[in-house]
Amino acid sequence: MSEERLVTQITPKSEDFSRWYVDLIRRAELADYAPMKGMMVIRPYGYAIWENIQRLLDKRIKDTGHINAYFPLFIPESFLRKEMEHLKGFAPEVAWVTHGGDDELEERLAVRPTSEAIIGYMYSKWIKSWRDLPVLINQWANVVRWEKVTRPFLRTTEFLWQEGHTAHASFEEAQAETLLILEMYREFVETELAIPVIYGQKTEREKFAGALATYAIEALMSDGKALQMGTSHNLGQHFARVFNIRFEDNNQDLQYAWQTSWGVSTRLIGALVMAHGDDSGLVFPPQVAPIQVVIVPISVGNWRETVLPVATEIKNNLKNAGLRVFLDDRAEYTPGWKFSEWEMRGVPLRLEIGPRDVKNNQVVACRRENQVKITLEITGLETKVKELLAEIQRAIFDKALSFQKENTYEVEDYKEFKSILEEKRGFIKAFWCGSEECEAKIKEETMATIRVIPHPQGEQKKGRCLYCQKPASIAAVFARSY
RNA sequence: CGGGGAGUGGCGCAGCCUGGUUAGCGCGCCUGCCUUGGGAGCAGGAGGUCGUCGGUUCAAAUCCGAUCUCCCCGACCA
Repeated sequence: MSEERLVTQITPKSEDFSRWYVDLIRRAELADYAPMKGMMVIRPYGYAIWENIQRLLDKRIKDTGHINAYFPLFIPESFLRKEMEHLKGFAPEVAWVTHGGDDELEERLAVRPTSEAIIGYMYSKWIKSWRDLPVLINQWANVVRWEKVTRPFLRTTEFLWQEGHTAHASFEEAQAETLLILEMYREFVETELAIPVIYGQKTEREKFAGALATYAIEALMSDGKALQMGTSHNLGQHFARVFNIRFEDNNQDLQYAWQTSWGVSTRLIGALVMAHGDDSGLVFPPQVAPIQVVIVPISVGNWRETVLPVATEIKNNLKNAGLRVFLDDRAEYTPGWKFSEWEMRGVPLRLEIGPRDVKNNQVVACRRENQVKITLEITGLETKVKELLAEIQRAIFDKALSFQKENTYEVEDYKEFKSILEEKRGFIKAFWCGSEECEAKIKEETMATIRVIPHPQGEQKKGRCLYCQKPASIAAVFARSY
């Protein structure tokens, strides 16, 4: 097997990570640039991943008692203005609708950057009694944020996401919901996307505008930078006061509702690319791969008569077994070309079948994540393939987990902290005194931010603040991030 | 939003500095032959208002201005 790179249109990952990322997304046809700044088209191969993410996450959302609904794309300006902290957080990146046809609107409409305001308004109409609680609604939607710096999937002007919005009768319930979702995200991302995450609370500085507390899952990309992959906010009674969401409790006291909101977005697709991809291209975990198994018939001699019927039968059997399978029977490409192409596109398992294999009642299986080839009996192939896919899913996760472990450091010394950031990046655990000033200084001097304060904190060790060296009890995880 | 780089057939680029016939090259695409166990070979062919708008000039891909988009590096964010 040759080690040389076959898909040469893609910049090697080691040479220029950013360029590798963009090249790969375009070559693999996950997405393409639209002619408007910061906007992209999610192409069918990329959208198929989103559909898999939606399917797998939607099940978890519903299994935890939530239900889907859809709220309007436009939000009146006055609604956003009701919550100044929230507005300030989003103001620079709100897109405004000022005209309907040729007529200027009486009141500008915001294209939703997130839906707390409009949902808060609706909840105030729906919630009157403790019997109406909890309200557990999710929506799958697009949102718009006029970002200055954009990158496909990671930060685009418009993106797709799900946003959950719940209302509860007590702080404790809202807090439990916030953490339930955090755990749901963790389990989802690790199980289905095969990306190990760290999780915990965001600092005041990094939290969602208008929230009491923000929790997040964060993952390490293979260039050593961190990516926020999902957030879960305890909104307290903040929005309830602003939008007058009140209920009468069973003591006949009027109370403001306690709310949460939480979301993950199409950014997860970018995370898949950056967490697992290599110089040969994408590596998709079987659980979300658009195509789980590609069958490449070896086109020699009268292969249409000898090989193709067997390949077709295998395809049908795998399909009937519930797998996403594609038979690449195109005559105009050579087998070798197809091998490289499907590797580049991240298909977890390739089955090669030629005349020799047909004769021996076997296929050659090649795993994408480690390029190892093995021979499999055609008899009982469905079971074996399913086992292999499960193994591949595990192997991809394990590889990412070892990478994360190898690139997670614990430091006490600021100099060491800086040199790690310069040389290797990664997650760096260190104590922090809790002052915003130290946090800001560290960011200013090293570009690293506190990604999360792990939650729970584990055994209450104490140390000294990374920056000011005063006694500190908060163990934080720092990283440079996207 | 600052600093830097780029936009030329589908993709990657050359040409621009020093304006002047028909704008080249590689890959891809089309037709045919021959091939096919890791991106095959030969022959023929199609495809371009040089990002857009304006200016200078007898003449603009080339010079000047504006504008749009992308990439990289910094300040703000799923």
